[in-house]
Amino acid sequence: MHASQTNLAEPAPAADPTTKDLILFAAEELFAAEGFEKVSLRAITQAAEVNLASVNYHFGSKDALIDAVIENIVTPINRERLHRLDSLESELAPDSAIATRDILDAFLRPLVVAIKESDLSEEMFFRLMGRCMAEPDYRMPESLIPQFQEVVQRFSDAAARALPKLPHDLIVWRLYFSIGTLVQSLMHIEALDSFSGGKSGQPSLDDLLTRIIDYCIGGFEAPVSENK
Amino acid sequence: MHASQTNLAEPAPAADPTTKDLILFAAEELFAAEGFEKVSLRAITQAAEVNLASVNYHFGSKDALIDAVIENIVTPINRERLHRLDSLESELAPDSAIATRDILDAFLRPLVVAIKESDLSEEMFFRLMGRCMAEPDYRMPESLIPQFQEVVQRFSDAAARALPKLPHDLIVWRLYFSIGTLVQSLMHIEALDSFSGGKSGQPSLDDLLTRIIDYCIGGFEAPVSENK
DNA sequence: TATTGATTCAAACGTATGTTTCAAACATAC
DNA sequence: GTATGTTTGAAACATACGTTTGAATCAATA
Repeated sequence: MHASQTNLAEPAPAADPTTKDLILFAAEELFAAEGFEKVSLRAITQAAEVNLASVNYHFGSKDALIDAVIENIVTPINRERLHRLDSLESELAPDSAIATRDILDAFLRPLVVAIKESDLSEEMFFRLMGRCMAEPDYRMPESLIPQFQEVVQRFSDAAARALPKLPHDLIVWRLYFSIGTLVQSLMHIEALDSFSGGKSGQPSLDDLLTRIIDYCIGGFEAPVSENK
Repeated sequence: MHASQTNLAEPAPAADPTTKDLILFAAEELFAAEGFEKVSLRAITQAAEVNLASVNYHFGSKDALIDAVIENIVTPINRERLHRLDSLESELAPDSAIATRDILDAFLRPLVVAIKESDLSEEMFFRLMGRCMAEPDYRMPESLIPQFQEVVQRFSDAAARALPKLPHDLIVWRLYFSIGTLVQSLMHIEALDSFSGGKSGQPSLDDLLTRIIDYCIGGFEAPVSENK
């Protein structure tokens, strides 16, 4: 039996980190910096100061390690998303709808929350998140598929109530467009604040998020042009 | 001396395609389907029915081949973008500004135009385009940097005139957000029209583009929320 | 202490990759 | 027709990778 499951909400018992955790942490960091395919198991085990064979021993394969890392990142975010949507819906007067801004905020802001709980730097975390959704050969880990379906379902339903004039399939499209805007920003975050640089330092994370949310709200509520 | 330069607007002289062209075409196709890193030179040369060594002979290295493919795709698109912007500006009454929709259309639609001139299928072409801008380890070929700087400069200037209330750096950000929306859609185009499926077949390319442009216009023109 | 099962370790395996080599084939001009 | 520069061809090179192996080590139990 392995000493530690891939425990998502580990209470961090002051104990020494297990080999498995050392691998997970080193892998997170390297994947964020260089991408899943580019980082070799040798690089990971060297950074983690563990033996090369221990990855296959504890995870089974490199692919399974990648899945584990992605699950560790994405699962708490999706949980937080649903939690926030729950709150919004429970505070709601009957027959009224949540504001588009609140929906998008509940969808996007959990990323920022996740950062505080991560050991990665902001930039690394964002890069990793972006990779999780943008890697060209990315296949979603099995366990995340139903999770994501639920999230998309719940949020598109909420958006449909907020924007009753939009056909439902357009709602889903625009939700994906919003994800795209976010992901692409995360992937190229250094490019973004390099040119926005010149003026004092980089904008804070919340500033970036605010800008993205502003943009996505506009996109979501945009009128639909006729298709000739 | 090589028999054919990497000629962008080749008049297609009925002559046999050179080895170099065979490589370029096979590489385009495979890169689009599987990504730059994943495709081996052996796969390319086998598909092109040329010798393995000819890639290094004609291009120097795999990286240089990747650059050549990207340049072949992106350069005509950027040229078309600037051409369309030129037209819009020349038809303009003095002291008036181009509509946001026209600016975004001039920026995004050249992709569709490029498809018609490409030998790739629509889907493959879009995938390749997406990869050109979304590959995690993507470094832009040297020759494209000034090209892109000009495009961003010209379009953000035009947008600044259309939206004089927006601070200039926000304009550039939103231009990048629009690119992100587009790129991400291109990369996951099959996912998009799979769920939109159920209803009759896939939406046409122009439909997709129209939806993206609608969304981006909304994003571009969205009000700016106060940063507390 | 002796035994068992889990874990670590160094080393090797098998395979795939980008690149290089150098001789053969080709085309072109003298 | 011979000489010259270019292009092709089959094979090998060097390296890197994910994975496997089997012995050594550790931890806990009886």
